[in-house]
Amino acid sequence: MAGRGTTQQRDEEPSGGGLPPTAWAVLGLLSFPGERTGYELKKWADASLRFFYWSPAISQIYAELRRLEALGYATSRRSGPEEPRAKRSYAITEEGRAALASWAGSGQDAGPPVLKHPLLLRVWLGHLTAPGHLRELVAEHIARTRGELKEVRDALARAGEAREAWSHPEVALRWSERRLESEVELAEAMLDDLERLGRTGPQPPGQRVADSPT
Amino acid sequence: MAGRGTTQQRDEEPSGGGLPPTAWAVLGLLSFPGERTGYELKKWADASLRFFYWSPAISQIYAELRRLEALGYATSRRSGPEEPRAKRSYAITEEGRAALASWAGSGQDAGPPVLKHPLLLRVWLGHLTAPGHLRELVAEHIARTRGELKEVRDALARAGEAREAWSHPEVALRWSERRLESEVELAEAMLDDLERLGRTGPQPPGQRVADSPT
DNA sequence: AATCCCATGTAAAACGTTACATGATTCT
DNA sequence: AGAATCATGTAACGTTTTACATGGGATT
Repeated sequence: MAGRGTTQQRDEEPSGGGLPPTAWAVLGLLSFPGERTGYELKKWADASLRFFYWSPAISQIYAELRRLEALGYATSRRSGPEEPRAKRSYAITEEGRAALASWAGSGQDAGPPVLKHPLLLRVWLGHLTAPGHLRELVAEHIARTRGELKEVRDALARAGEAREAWSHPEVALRWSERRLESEVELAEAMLDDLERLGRTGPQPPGQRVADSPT
Repeated sequence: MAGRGTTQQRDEEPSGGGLPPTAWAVLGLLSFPGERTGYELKKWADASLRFFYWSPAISQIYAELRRLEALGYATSRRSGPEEPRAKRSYAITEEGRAALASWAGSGQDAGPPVLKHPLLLRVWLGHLTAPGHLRELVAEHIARTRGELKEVRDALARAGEAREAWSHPEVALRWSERRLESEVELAEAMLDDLERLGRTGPQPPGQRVADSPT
């Protein structure tokens, strides 16, 4: 009969108005004092949002901005009045602020974090790889993470001059800093695990998984 | 008009064969001894892959399996020979194993991990929320994470009886265990930050956003 | 007998990225 | 003058989810 099982409950309203998280994230960027262009938003997302909630492609930011404006959650104005591709600055409206507040304040759970870690995918498949190569990948990952850590610390330093409205973003950045520190430690511990594994079960010739043909 | 523009450079081969990571993840599930159905794959992904690399929807798993079979990377057979929707079990082929090994061993970098953390998104927007609500969300997150931690530890216990081919998945699970422990600590530290923030900058009357009805 | 879990799939829609196109302004 | 960066947008494509459809087997 009807969908899953039989009952088919309406799946309790996506809540908050049904917009995807990305739309709320973009509206959130707009919720801080000042107006800004899509381009500026993208740079800001790269420098902060990205550490705890990924940075959408620039084309998607423009698309979300248009949608937010159509919904009345944002307004835009041009710098040079008439030109077709002139700079366009967006600002949040009172309606937008209310909608965002209701989204942030309502849905009690927010859902679990989603992590896509390509390195772990490779480690998980380690039985198909040369052990040395794996450890190399982990080392590269540690180096990259240290670089990101530096970026976050720079952002945090710049946030020192922050006022009122910026204290929560600062909490988020502090969380990101600790998160990256832990990411480094995690990778180092995994490196140890991989080395131990290389010593205990030295399967250079074995690879018995691979040699059963058909 | 052969499509996009004029220059049309070929974008240096997506490498490894051009399949999306999801396809490799599904093939990876198949790369461990034994054959299994899409349904079983989904359950397994929920129980382990999900902790470091998200679990695709069941419909996508079926789609990927068909694609892998079309590519010759997997074969399938039915249990009850003739029925149209009978159970179908998949197994990796030698070609599939070779392709997977080459994917895992080639692309040097693997790309940075992507984290989408809805809770942090809300904390970041904390200036729009009642402080108590925020702390409640964090507390719920801690509780859920502890639950996941228990799941991983169970999986790890079950993996105790593991042989050869399962040692790398075990490393990945151990990483996940530590990751979740750290997630709890991170959330607890953030809770402290939020409380400190409530004491230092007590903006109770501000909140102009929340009490406009409509 | 009804209900749940197993099991497989299709169709449509939403989401998101890449590539392309275009032009202004700023740096060298 | 040429290059880089600012700035906005469209088109096409691939991915991924949701909802729907269907039915067998086991449990209560």
